[in-house]
Amino acid sequence: MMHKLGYEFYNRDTQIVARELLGKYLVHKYNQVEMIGKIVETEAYLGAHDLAAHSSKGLTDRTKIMFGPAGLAYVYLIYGVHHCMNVVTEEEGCGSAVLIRAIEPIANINAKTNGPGLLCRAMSIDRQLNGYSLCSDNFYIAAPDELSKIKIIKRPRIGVNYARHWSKRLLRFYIKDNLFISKK
DNA sequence: TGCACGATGAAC
DNA sequence: TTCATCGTGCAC
Repeated sequence: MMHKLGYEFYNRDTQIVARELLGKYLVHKYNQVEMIGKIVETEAYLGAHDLAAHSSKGLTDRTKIMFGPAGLAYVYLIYGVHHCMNVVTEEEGCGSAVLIRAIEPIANINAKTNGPGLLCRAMSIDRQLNGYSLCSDNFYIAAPDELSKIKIIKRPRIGVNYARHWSKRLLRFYIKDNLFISKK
């Protein structure tokens, strides 16, 4: 058993959401299959002032979901090849979100999940889910009833070297010693 | 309308 | 280290 996270979970400080998402279960029911993965690695994107965030470009067709209300999924195609999934956080208009970077397979997942593109492929997450509510019946994040105590490691975000000093901020979080993280 | 460039992953 | 591959944002 577990309980679904509501709007109020996401409508909080982005770094807190990024840390508290660790250990939570991402659920996607698709073609009668319920896929479940435990979130083990995240990155915080703080808003329009964060040069590493897509929202730093301002409000555009692509970023409008990021500027939307907390609890929406922001899913985009990267390098023309892979999808990345984010959770929109904080008040509407902030442009802040948390990137899900790795999950640990819990149910009905039979592919690699140690990276943002890999976990989207393994859980059948693509741009069709962009702007979709994470308070939906078939797509949501839930807290397991038994939460294990974890130690959280902080590291710089991956692949954002273009963002100057923002690339040095410790905004990547992962569960210490977990076998499914994308990178130490 | 054209073009440079990714919040990646896999192969070489 | 290179490359696949395409949507986005911005220059022209």
